[in-house]
Amino acid sequence: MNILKLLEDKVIKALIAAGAPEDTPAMVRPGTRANFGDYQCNAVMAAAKKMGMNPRELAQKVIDNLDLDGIASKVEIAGPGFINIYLAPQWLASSLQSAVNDPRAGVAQTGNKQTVVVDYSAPNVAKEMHVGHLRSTIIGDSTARTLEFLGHKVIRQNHLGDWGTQFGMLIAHLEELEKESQEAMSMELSDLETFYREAKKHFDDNPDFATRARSYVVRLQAGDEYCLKLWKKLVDVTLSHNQDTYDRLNVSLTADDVMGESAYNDSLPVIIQLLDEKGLLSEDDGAKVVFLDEFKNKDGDPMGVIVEKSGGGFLYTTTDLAAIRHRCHTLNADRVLYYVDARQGQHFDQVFTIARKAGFASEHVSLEHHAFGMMLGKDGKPFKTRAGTTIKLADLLDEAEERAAALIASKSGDLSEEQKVNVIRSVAIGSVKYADLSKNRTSDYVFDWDNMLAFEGNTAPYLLYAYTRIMSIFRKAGISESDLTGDILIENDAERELALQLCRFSETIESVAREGLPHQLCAYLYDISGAFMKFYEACPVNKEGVSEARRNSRLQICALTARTLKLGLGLLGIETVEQM
RNA sequence: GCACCCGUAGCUCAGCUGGAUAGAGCGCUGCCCUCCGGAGGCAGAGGUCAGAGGUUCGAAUCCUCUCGGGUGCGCCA
Repeated sequence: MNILKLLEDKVIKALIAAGAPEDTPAMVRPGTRANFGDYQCNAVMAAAKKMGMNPRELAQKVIDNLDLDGIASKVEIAGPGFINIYLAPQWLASSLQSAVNDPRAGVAQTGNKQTVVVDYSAPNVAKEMHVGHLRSTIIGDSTARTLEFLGHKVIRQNHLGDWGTQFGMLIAHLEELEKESQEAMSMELSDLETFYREAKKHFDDNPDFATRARSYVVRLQAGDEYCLKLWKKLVDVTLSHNQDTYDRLNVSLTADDVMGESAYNDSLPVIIQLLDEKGLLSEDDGAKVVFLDEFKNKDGDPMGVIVEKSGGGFLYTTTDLAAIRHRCHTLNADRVLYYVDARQGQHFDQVFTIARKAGFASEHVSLEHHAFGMMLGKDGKPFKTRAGTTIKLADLLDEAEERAAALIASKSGDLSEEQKVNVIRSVAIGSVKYADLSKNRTSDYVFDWDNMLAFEGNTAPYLLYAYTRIMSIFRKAGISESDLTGDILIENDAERELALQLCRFSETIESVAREGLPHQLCAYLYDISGAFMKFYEACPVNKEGVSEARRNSRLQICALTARTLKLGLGLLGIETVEQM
C-alpha cells in the first residue's frame, strides 16, 4: 500500500470540503521530525493565502473534514498551519501484516499500465566499455527493472554506436589484419582499445589507407556485401565483449535488446521525405536543415539543425528521429526514457522538438532525457587516468573483486569455496554499482577508487550485511520465512521506526519509476537497514526470556525487512547472499 | 558572444520540487561484544548551504547580479 497516496487522497478531499480549489496540491510528506508526526501536510499555508484565510483556521476546517478514522490516532495543527498526522498503532500493525503476507512486500501492480521504452548503455562498436558507460548502463537498468516490477511493459533499447564514418577506417584496418594472419587479427580484437587506436593511427599516417577507408564508408552505407561482412565481424566481437560485462554486472540487457544506429539506416531517407512533406525542411549551403524558432544561433536567428549533409549522408539527429518514430509508431511507447549524459541535452531538446512537429511523436507520448552528469577525477577535471586514457569497466571490476576477496579472507568465517565466490562477486559488483546508483544522476560526480570500492558505511555491503543478519536469525530460530504466525506487535521506538519505514517501500518505488532516480531507492534501503540495525540491538528475537508472541511478531518484522531488502536490491541489480 | 548544468561539514554525497532546529557516510575523539554475526550500535566535535540583493508567513530550494567549476553551440556521434 502507498500510504502517502492514501493520505494525499484523504487530505485533498478535506481541502476541497474546506473550500479550497480542486487543484490544490495535498503536499503530504513524511514527518521531518519525530514530534511532527509520521506524516505532515504542508498544503494549508499556501492554500489559505490564496483563499485570503487565516491558515490555522483553514487547517482546523481541513481537520474537521479529514476522515482518517482508524488510520490516524492523532491529527494536530502545529506552527503556522502544518497538519501533523500520527498513524494509529493498530492500523500500522495491520498494514505491516498485509505486507508480510504479500510476496511483493506491499507494492501493488500499477493500475495504469504503460509501454515504456528505456534507451540505455549504448556503447560503441570496436571500443571497450569504460567507466563512463557505467552510469547510463546501471541507472537505466535499475529504472527498467523498477518499471517492470510495477507491471509496466518495458522495452529495452541498446542504441549501439555501430554506424558512421569511422567504420571505413575500422573495416580497412580489419581487412589488413585479416590478410596478415588469423592470429594477429584475433589477438588485436581481444583488446578493442588497441584495435581502435591502431586503426586511427593507420588512418592518420597513411594517405592510401585513408583513401581506401573513405571509399569503404560509402560502400558500407550502400550495402556492399564485402564491407558488411567485415562490419558484422566487428559488431559481433564487440557485442560478445559487452555481453560479458553485462553478465558480470548483472545488467539485464541481452543481444535481443540491441537496436543499433545501423538498424535505422534504411529509414533515414524516409525521415527526410516526411520532414519535407511537413514543410519543415530548408536548404542551406547545400545541406538539408530544419530551422527551429525555439532555438537561437549565434546571431540570434532561428537555429538550423542539419539532418542531411551537403552531398548526401545523414547525421545522428536523423537517426534519433528515426528511432523516435520507430519507438512511437512501431513499439507504441507511452514513454521513452533516454539515459544519456547531460552534454546531449540540447541535442535531445532539438530532436524532441522536431519529432513533435513532424508527428513522429504524438503529444501523448512522454519523451524524457534522463540526463546524468560527467565523471570527474579527484581534481574536479573530466576523468582520465595518468596516461590520459579512461579506465576500462572490466579493470574496475577486477580491482573490485580483488579488494573484496582480501576483505572476505580477513573477515568472513567458515564459508564454502562456492559461497566465497558468490560473496566476493556480490560485494564487489554491488559496491561498484551502489557507489554510482546512490548518487543523484543529475550532477557530475567524482570518481575515486577508494570511495567506489568502500565496504563500510553507506555501501552495498552494509545492506547485504543487514540481510545476512536476518538470515542468521532465521537459521538460529529454525523457522522458515514462510512459516510465520501470530499478530504483529509494535511495542517500542525501534520497532515502530522500522515498521514505518517498511510501509514506505511502495511510495519509494513509485517515485523511482516516475523520476528515473534510483538513488532514492538506495537512500530508502539504507534507511531500512539502519532502522533494522537499531531494531537488532534493541529487540532480541531468539534470546532467553522473549515471549512466544513477541518472538513471532519480531520474526515477521524480520521477514518483511529481508524481503524488502532483497526486492529492493534486486531492482538495483544487486544480488543478496545468505551469509558473508 | 549565446545557452544549459553545478557550487551544502576536511573529503564523498542526501536534502522528496517553497516548509518547522540543513542530514548521512568516510575521516577525527570517546564509549558498547559472559555474542540472535563488531562489515555493527551509541555519543561528540565539525556548516555564513560560494557571495550579494530580491520575492513571502517561510528560501539550500524561486528571481536578478557577482565570483568560481563544468558542458554545449551546422555538415563527428
